Amino acid sequence: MPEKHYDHNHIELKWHARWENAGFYRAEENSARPKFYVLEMLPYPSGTLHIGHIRNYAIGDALARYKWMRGYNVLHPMGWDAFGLPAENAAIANRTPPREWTRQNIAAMKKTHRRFAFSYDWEREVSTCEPEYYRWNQWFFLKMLERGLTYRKRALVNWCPQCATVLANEQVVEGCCWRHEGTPVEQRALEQWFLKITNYADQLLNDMAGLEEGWPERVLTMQRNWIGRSEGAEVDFHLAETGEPIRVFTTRVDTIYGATCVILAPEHPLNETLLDAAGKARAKAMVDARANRDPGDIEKEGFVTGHFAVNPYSGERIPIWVANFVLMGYGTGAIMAVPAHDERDFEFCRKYDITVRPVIRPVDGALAIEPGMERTFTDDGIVENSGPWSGLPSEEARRQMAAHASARGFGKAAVTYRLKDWGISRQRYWGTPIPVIHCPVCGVVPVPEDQLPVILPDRIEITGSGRSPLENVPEFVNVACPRCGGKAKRETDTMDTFIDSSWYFYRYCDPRNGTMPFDPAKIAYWFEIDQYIGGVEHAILHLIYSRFFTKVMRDLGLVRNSEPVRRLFTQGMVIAEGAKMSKSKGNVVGADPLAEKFGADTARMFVLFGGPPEREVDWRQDGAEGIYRFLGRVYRFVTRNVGHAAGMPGTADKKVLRKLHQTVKKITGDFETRWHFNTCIASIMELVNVLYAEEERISGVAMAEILEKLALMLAPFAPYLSQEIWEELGRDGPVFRQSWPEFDAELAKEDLAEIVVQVNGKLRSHIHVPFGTAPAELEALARADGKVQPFLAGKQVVKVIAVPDKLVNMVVK
RNA sequence: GCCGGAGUGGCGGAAUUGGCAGACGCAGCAGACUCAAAAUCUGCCGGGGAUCACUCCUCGUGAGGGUUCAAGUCCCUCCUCCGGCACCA
Repeated sequence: MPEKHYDHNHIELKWHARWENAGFYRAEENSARPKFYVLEMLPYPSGTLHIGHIRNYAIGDALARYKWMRGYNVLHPMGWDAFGLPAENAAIANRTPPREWTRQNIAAMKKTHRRFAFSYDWEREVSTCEPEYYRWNQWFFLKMLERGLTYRKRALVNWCPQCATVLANEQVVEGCCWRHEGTPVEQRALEQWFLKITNYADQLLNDMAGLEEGWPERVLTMQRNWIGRSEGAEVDFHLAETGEPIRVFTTRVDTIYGATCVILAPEHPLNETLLDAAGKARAKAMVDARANRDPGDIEKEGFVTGHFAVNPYSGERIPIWVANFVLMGYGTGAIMAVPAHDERDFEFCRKYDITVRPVIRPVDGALAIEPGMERTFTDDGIVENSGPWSGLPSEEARRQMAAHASARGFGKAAVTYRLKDWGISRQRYWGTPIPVIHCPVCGVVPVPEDQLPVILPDRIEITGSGRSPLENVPEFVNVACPRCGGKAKRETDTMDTFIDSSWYFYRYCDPRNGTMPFDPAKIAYWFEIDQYIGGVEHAILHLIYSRFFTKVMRDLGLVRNSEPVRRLFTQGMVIAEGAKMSKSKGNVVGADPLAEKFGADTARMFVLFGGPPEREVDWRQDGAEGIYRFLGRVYRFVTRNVGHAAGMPGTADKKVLRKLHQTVKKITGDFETRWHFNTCIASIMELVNVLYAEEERISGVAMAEILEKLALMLAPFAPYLSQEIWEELGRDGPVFRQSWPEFDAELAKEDLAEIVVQVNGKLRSHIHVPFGTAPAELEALARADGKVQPFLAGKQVVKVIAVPDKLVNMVVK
């Protein structure tokens, strides 16, 4: 048959039209086949997909298609993280209502998704800004309220003047807003809603042991640091004048005889009574100075209060200071300073000439000399000059001293976390309304379940003034109290959008359920997620919140699994022609123009070929052209060989079939283990290079097998071309519903083993021998080899290493 | 400062378990086809050297040391880049 020119638009648009409503990718509810749940992180509907999205989805899609061909019942859904600030900003900028703006964007992006033929079950599509979805955010909120996991408190919060909203601690990066680099975060006091994620701190930490198999170590480390569990003791010092306790947290009670002052955070409540007006002013100045600064840059400063504290162990009176490096937000907001055994305390005390008193000596050394001590000793050692505990090793001392405090009632062993409760209140319009009502008589009253969802009103004025725009909607705000029936007001805060993404993957399993967030039986079938794929930027926030939600849902009896995600894969970024893509640089590589210019198959294959999936990939125009050439090469080969004459000699059959089976073997192995799709595609290229070289010497029978398997192997990477080839071969049905090609391990094997011959570790020759040839024979053949002998002449062979099927190395003198 | 990850041709990368460094692609060079160009096909393509030539020698994976018959791969010291954390008591 004459070869055909590869016209990507012709081929892709043809199949696109045929596939449009075919529903090929529907997951089955009751299937005898094993299930596989593969998920890519859902996008924010910004309006366009770029090459970075394509990479994320191409990885997931390759896996989904492979699993399909392997006979799995695959769940591969997609949805929209549809609440968020950009919709409000767009509303302010061009007066498009957020809902309309969002829906338009979703429509545009979905079109691109379909153009790329990602294998999603669109019947399960979820959009988080629709009441059918967010009512369950409200429902979960109320369930947590019932269980005491939701609470309200007045708190100093991070306020970004650009966003005009509150930020979670996690959204503050080096004192600035995570979305607006260089915009310092301000501190404001507001009544906020919180979720008690700290109740689950230990579970979140301990359950990570079960994730080590399937999650990147890096992500687990980041989560461990984020939770920041720290074991130690809480101990009360006492105000000398009144005996009032000042509680401190320390991980080193064993050093307490070396405490030479107590230091309070500038915000510490005790300052109200301890400090005079001038002192309070200094403390306040410290708080303000600290608010926006990189903590590492701030020099330690402090001042004496003039008051004294009593050490509960030694009875010693030590001065009380206030200093900027003590944080109110961690531990108890007060510390004991032990300069001899803590870097920070040392730096501070040296600056202010506070006594440095060593009380720990190295296990094999002497106690440092008190006045001239030059460095801190922060390791564990032997406790000295510490009353009854002298002579104990640090660890033992800590245990006994904590027990002592507990017995005497002035302290206890304690654990502190860096993790804070999750502040979910946002003073914003475009989010899930928090379902409570403020009644002047009854107080805070939850919206009864049967009144959910609390609908976000559509026609409102968005000004970006800072307060929630919902406050200006009387028909939303003014309600009757569900408890007493009197006049009351609705809560106008909306929820952090991380709530939406904390459980969306459960909703995919039962997306249209109107009476429950989902049917637990369906979750029991589909969960855990077998493979989750997304950017590493979500390593902490999204993935910790999701894990937290899962544990709460488990405790509510909704799910049986304690973790949502069995395996996590974090793919690398895509950069463009060597530079990070950004709107401001105008170098964002959009998906739509790519499809038009090169086709979806080329774009997908390029991002898979550019490097291993966990690493960064550089989008390069000429690189994409290379992939395009390759696809054309495949297509031309197939089309001119479809009716391959039966009379061809077939002298190259053995060689070519061997290469074919080696290729199938290699790709199969990669899908099952390490996902190096770049080398998978390289191996298909190698195969095609061999096919071009041997084209005239391939029999009709061999050619038929080659073309079929080539089509099947390409299916996960280039679905359009693969389907087109399938049709050229005269075959019916979707190619990705065929079985993944088998390989014959015997056929894939070479006839002879190639043995590397080295002399003193340097390559000198190759010999070919049957597999399994014994070492002694290998040595004999190697010694006899013509290329090797010059290197042996006049030398003495002192040692021979012969590894069957691999190499012979002769060591000579 | 602490914890990760990375460093290989002009470029992206390959080498899966310590065993032939540079697969595959891009760029480049040369040839074929063409009136010409594009497209396509073929060959060459780390540095230095030897050879009419088939080829051969030698150096070479950020730097320096080490282990080993053998190191891109393992160990130690250091440099650079990227990511995370960073007064967390």
